[in-house]
Amino acid sequence: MATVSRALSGRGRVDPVTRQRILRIAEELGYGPDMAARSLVLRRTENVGLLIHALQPLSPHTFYGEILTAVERELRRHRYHLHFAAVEDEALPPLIKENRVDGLLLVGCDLPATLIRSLKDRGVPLVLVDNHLPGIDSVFTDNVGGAFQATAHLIRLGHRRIAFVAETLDNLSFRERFEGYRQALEAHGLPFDPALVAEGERGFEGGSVAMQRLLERARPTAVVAANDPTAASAMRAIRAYGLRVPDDIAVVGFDDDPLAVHTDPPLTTMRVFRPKMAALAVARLLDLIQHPEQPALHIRMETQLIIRQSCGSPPIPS
Amino acid sequence: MATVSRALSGRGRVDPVTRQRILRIAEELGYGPDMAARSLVLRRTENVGLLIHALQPLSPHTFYGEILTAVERELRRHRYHLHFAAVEDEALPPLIKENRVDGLLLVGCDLPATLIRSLKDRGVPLVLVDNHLPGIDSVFTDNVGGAFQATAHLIRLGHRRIAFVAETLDNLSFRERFEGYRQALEAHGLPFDPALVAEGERGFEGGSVAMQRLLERARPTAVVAANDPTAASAMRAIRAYGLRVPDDIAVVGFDDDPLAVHTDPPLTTMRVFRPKMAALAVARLLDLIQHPEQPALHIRMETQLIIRQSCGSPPIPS
DNA sequence: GCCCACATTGAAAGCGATTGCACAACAAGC
DNA sequence: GCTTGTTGTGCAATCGCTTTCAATGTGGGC
Repeated sequence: MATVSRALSGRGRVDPVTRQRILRIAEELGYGPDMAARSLVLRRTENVGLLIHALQPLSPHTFYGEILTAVERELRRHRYHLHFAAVEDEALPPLIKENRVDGLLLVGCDLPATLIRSLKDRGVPLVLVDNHLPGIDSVFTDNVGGAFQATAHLIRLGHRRIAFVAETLDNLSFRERFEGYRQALEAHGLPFDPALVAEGERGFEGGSVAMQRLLERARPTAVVAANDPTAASAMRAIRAYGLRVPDDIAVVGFDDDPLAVHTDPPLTTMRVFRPKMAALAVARLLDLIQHPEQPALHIRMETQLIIRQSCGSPPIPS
Repeated sequence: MATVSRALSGRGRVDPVTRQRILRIAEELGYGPDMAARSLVLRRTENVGLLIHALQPLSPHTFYGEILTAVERELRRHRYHLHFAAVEDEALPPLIKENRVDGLLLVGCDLPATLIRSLKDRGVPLVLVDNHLPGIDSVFTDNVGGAFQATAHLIRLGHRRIAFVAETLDNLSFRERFEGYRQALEAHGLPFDPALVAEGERGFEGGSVAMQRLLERARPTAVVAANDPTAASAMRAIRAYGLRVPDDIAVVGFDDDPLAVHTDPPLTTMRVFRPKMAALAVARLLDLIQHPEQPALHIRMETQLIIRQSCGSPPIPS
């Protein structure tokens, strides 16, 4: 028994012949050391939990879906396993109370801060993904910079009346994108007009609702949307209003969601490198699991402008 | 210690006063019985694994994403936990070798059959989702019936030259949908013309490629697409060819993917009830975990025609 | 006041792995 | 030939829980 353990784990001395025999038999039987017994004595599970908020509307599914698969792939490379769970409230997740995981990836900026704090206080290794908070490791998108770039792109194309549209501003990422939009206006000497900012509602029609309201009170020549579904939805509203994209109104999205290529016209948008973010977050978490006492790292990742057709021709570089 | 266990689990007799005190303290401490120790003695983990194929192209992300979140929600209701893993080959997943889960949900029709068989032979409780195989429990979409309905809808609208477009036919679901398309033609006395069937390639341009090929050799008045991303992509090709949807060519998709509302025009498609499928699969799996020796059940779920605008006006009921 | 029934709690075994330590077998050094 | 060192293997403790069984405490019936 002891020898089997040593043979399989590679620790301690075992006769090479015995070891080969053990390895072969284990292979035949499809045997692997029972994780319950193993983690009981080793005091680690080699599991990582990925938590998202339960009330995610459908739109970010693709966004978090890509994060999820990338996280799983990275964990698998390191022989770790993934627990996926949604949280509904601030209660300590069973995953933690029952020691089912060695650490957590907290994905999205809508998880309750009190929950995050109590996890931190408990000493659970944590990495925030697509979110950030002082004192806790994080990997997130440069929303301000990305929205700045997107807005600057429109300004470069000659637009002066540029609107900002979001399903809601009750969301850290969207607020940061709004901030980037404002900064870009300011940096280019354009006035900020609150009439050009519109919130809609959550859900796939959110962008439409916001865009309709906007069109009824002001007429922008371009729109920065808080994300791609909002942009797609806003484009429908624009068309329903009898205007054309990009001829009458240019639209730029954010995230480079898979749907961005399927809209008409295909969306110009800011690409977020989700698999890379996932890989960085996993690497950081595994490091924290091994060496818990470290100052927090905040990894901000820039985005990339992807020019498609919803803003008209790119400016001719001169 | 023994009393604490009894108090928390509710089995055995404990003085109500003592029990309340234990419950209160456990609550304060955020204590839960250590899962490793627990599953070591109980010989069950209260974990379920969800396996998908690692090489899923991006398009089905939203599809499986919705299944995933619904599965997690159902499991949580039953105090079970979800392991998510991708498989790359036929090797026995570590999840199983190391007894990390009590049962598996195998999602998608591209998991290797040899793997499925060896899991079954090992006695692992299994439920196939969106796939089916003799002898193994399954919950899946009525692809044949759905495609039949979709095609019949087009026929009812007066179409006679109806094409079938898929990224590939190297996929059980898509082949079944193709079969439904053929059956509908036959049932309505329309000839089957192989020139009206086009395969493209995997990936988001797959439908475009297929549609282009099709347009170069035949001119249908309607298209049944194997899924929504394919339909969206085909619509782009149609427009690029200088034709209009639905005026020149009607298009019907399959799955009612979230992107279906964002295309132009919004897609008429067959809705698949993913959360319900997930709930059924979970219920069945938990039942199998408790009572392993049961004859296999095959649950086929019908789809629903969702009429949007990619097929023109619905026929006026007379 | 004694005995029995019953309610409640504690002691201890065991789940399957890891790992420190002891031991056996054998080789080398003197 | 005996000590010492090296190598490979097994014994046994341990991880935190559940559960069986025994022990203790309590109250009622007679």
